[in-house]
Amino acid sequence: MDDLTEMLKGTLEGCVLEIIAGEETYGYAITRRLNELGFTDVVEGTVYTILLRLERNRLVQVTKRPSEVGPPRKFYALNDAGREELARFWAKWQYLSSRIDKLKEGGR
Amino acid sequence: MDDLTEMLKGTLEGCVLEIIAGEETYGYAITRRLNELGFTDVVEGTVYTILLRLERNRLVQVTKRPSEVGPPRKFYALNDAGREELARFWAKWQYLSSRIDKLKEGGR
DNA sequence: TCCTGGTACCTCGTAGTACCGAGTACTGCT
DNA sequence: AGCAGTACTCGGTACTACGAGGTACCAGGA
Repeated sequence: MDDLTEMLKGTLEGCVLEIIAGEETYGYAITRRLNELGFTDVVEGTVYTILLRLERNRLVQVTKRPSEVGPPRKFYALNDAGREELARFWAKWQYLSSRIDKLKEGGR
Repeated sequence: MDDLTEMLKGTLEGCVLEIIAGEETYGYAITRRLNELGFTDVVEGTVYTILLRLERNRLVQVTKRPSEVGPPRKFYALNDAGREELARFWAKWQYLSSRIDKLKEGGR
């Protein structure tokens, strides 16, 4: 697939929120999950900047835990504000995608 | 609706291309059309920057025509490169929206 | 005549986001 | 000891949408 980077702006953060909502997890694993889901070109650096932003905006709760296969992991879980933000994200996504699909259909 | 600006990045240009593909039209009218279609907060300045970019990237053919109700209008029409770019846009949109919808459904 | 409002275009600066590259550090295996 | 895989951080860059302001053309009313 062509370069999606511009189109990902504004949606990638929501995707990360959704992944965290599904289970408490950490940056490296989130990157892998995104790649699995078809966001093949998303790299670690990008995910970490999003995670730091989520933390700064107090949408997640962070827990550091040791790992048996490498350095300690920072596990992320949504808090109430994070769940609200996720709901807002899906509302926006639904709104946008419905408008775009309408435009595609000939938009009358 | 909440602020969509970040989510619009990468998609707005495609929307403008689609509108131009539908009929030869000009900036001011395109802005109105977008507003009608639900992109209520898109302002003229944004559309003009997109149109200048399309022109710079040689995706459109531009024709200036006088108007009876104001200053002359710059009409935009897609050329072959523009139609190709539009097709690429829809392919990317389809790809992205299918991945996101999959993620929303629980993403297995 | 002047002024307002609608039409139509352009430009500059700003903020936000994804990405790249490089660096640090821990573990287990050879 | 060296290496590969895991895991996080940071600084800089490119691109995009937007806000604010400006220019200009036309019609109608005070």
